[in-house]
Amino acid sequence: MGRQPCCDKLGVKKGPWTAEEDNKLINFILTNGQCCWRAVPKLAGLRRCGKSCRLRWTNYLRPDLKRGLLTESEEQLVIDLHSRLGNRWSKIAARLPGRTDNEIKNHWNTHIKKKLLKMGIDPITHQPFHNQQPKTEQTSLSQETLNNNITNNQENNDSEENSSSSPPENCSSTDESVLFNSLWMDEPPLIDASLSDNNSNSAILENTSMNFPYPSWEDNCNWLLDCQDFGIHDFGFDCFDDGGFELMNALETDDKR
DNA sequence: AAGAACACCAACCGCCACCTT
DNA sequence: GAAGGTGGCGGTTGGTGTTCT
Repeated sequence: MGRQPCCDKLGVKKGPWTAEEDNKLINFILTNGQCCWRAVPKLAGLRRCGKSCRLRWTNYLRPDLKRGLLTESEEQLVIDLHSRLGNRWSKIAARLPGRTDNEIKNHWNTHIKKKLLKMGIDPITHQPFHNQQPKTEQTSLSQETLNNNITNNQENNDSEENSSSSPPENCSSTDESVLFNSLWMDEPPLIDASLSDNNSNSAILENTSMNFPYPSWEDNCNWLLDCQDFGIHDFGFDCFDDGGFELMNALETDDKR
């Protein structure tokens, strides 16, 4: 016998989440951790599907999320990664701390795609339109080198990225080769494209006493402050490292001013 | 001022791989 | 081994706000 269905289709609410629902979900997860999404709606007193709860948490409520538009450098990183990984947004998001696959996917579809088209670059192949030919016998040296490097690095670093799901093979510059060498070599999250952007992210840089850049939390800092009432570390919240608590303390201090 | 068109993004849907019974 | 549930992923949709005519 299988299991019970993940959610009772009847009586399950859809559509935008209310602040009250958000609070219930946050409180539940902070109290119990991310355990079994199927059970979350019932235990948290939500008339939502577990899947919906998971999505809401991962895409919007997670405290380690950055908010706001992607920076120039993040955008460039997304383009570079997309040229290698294709539409594997979760893989791309894994290399941009604080960003979700949904967010990157949206940004790609609404901003980057148009930008590339405007520049005369095919957002699927990452090739200039005028360079695209049906199938050329010529493969540039740099292309071969790049592919070899990536293959090697994938073997070393990312065994799940197998060839069957390989992305568009259209990187054509040695610059990209260098970039991707570093990407594949540095498997842990790239901390962080935005930090290397000297111009556009001073707000984040202001927080660099922490280990990684936190989002601007103005929108939800109130409940984050409440987090201190729970034993968060006990629930396995990696995002709440010392830096996180530093930030919360800072926020609290600011709040009292 | 009003309606149309466009832009943005949160949320849903359907599929798949893996796991449990 | 089969059946069915779970979690995760990518594609798509629909609501809302903004800009254009």
